Amino acid sequence: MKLDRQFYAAPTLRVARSLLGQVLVRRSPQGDRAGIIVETEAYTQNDPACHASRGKTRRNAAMFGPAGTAYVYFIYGMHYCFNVVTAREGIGEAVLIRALEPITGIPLMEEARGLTDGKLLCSGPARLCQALDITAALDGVSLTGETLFILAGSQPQSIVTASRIGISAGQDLQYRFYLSGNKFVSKK
DNA sequence: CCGAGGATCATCT
DNA sequence: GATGATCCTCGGT
Repeated sequence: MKLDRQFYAAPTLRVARSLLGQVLVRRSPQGDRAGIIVETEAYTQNDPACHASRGKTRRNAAMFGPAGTAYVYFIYGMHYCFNVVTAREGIGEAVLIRALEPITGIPLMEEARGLTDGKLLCSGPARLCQALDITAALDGVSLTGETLFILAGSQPQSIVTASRIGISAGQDLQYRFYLSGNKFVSKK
């Protein structure tokens, strides 16, 4: 069953945790690709690492849309990262999806990534975007649609809380969450 | 295993 | 003009 707007329209830290164990699905003419969400990071209001912390710009516009909107941005001249917009519309909060455990459409992922090592298919925010063909074309789309959405999965097991990866500001905040012991998490 | 460095460009100052 | 919510490769240990 597909997660609805209500699921996303909750406090961002709570959504970041509750997304663990759910199944991200990318539907394309080639077929479906899907994976279990095993690692997330929250980005909130008044959080210096949040792209929306300095107001609305061309890049982050999708963050200010309704909960359940996809925010996809381009970084380092070659990578995309995918976020789910959360909480109240207009405040600019989101959850970065950092890693998936691949379950469906693995051959398509391997082709998109140019490798067959399952461990490296979706273990990292840019890796999963490449594997699922998530690009700027999906920035702003609604997760209530048919091209990118999230299905209710199994109940999360033990969840680990940690500092976020790759940021300079806000290192002190414990806004990263991942499934304990899952081998597809991007980093320990 | 680990760290350093480069790739590469849209966005913002 | 500098930077970045990353990844890959290469060289050393």
